[in-house]
Amino acid sequence: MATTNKRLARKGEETRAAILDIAVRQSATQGFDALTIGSLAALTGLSKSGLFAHFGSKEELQLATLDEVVRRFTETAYLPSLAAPAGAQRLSLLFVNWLLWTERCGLKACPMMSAMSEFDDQPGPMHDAVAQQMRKLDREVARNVQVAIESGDFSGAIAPDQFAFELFGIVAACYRNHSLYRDADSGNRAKAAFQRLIDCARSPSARTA
Amino acid sequence: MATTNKRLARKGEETRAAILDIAVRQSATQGFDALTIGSLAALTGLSKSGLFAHFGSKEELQLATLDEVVRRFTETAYLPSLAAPAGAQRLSLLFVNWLLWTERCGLKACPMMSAMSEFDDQPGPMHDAVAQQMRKLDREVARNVQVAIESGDFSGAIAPDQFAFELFGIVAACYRNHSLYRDADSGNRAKAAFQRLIDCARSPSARTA
DNA sequence: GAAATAATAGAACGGTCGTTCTATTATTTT
DNA sequence: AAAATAATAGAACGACCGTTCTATTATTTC
Repeated sequence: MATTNKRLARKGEETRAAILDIAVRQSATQGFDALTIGSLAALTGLSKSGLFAHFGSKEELQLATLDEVVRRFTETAYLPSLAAPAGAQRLSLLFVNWLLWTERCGLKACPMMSAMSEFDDQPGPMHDAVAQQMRKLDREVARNVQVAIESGDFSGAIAPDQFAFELFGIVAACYRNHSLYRDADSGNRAKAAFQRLIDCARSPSARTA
Repeated sequence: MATTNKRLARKGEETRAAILDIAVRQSATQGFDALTIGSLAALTGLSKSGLFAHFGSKEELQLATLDEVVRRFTETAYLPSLAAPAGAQRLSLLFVNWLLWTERCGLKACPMMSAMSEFDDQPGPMHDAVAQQMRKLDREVARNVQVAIESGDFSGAIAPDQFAFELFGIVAACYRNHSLYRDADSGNRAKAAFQRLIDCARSPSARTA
């Protein structure tokens, strides 16, 4: 039989997708450095060289895994947030999606958080890719803060960049409490912090340095 | 000569200290997994087995390095904060010390942040040790918030645990911007966020979920 | 200074790492 | 179905991993 059920999808692409699915799961809990050719080959049932041929180098494998992570975040968190109108409402939606996306993707931790701490001090393509993606998200946040300010929803007491900075901190703290402390209440803490952030952004009396 | 200049300090302890000094530096930028026997042996000029004998296992080496990291944090950030009276003032001092301690120790990144993301999903002695130390710091923060509330400095609108949660987020965001983005202004962003946190903690109108 | 002990070196171990070959199958195209 | 090509397997490589031995030095104790 020439084709099984999918047209135009060459066999290799399906295999590659299966590899990346496992790689994403692995990266979430073990980090990107644990994406070894051998362990992934064992997990997928492929030979080392068979798996290797799909990427050409470990670095390409890591980059491909990061791409897949970003694709899933975009699909699960970012795109759904566009359902809300730009500004404060979209920020709230993006925030809750950001908190929930790993769970929605069946991941036990956030691969982006792993990637950041693994490559923040490690020059190279992975560092650049991670930084670029996080900056993109920061800009998206800041852009919506700007819209909220212009629409009068926010007072401008908190600058867009400052808001993005603090929002990341809230999410980071949430993932830490969840993973390191196994704190089931971390989501509520994050929501409380976000509420305070929103309140300060609305009120003209809030201070910013 | 029986003793060189230090009494009671056996030679091995000096060597061990020298190893740990390099290990701490290494862990800050490369992470705890990069504390390999071979690389540390090369960096210290010791043989692999010579270095290995000081710890007995890689895990013990990692635990010893973490201990040394905590010792330096305590010495550089925590103890100096005790100069301020317990409560809001001590919190402010602890915060700035927390931001600056790695620089003061000549480190290019925060080993505790590395340790957290490396072991948060990895059961074992390292996970437990990291979690225990971070909890200790969280409790210290919460305790001072409690004092500030009791003294009337804070309104209680932000619960002690919530305050600790958010403070960690601010510091985490600061280290991210510093390392990942090479943002020289990350310290100021963190200070602005902290100021907002303090303001909300003082004001009785601040909300908490 | 001699004896006891601590500190270090060196070689070797089985294992895994990323990577490169050469075959050998599957799949796709013609 | 034949030919062309893509996908995978298998073996081997040098390098490094953590760890365990056995020696051989330094250091400390007496």
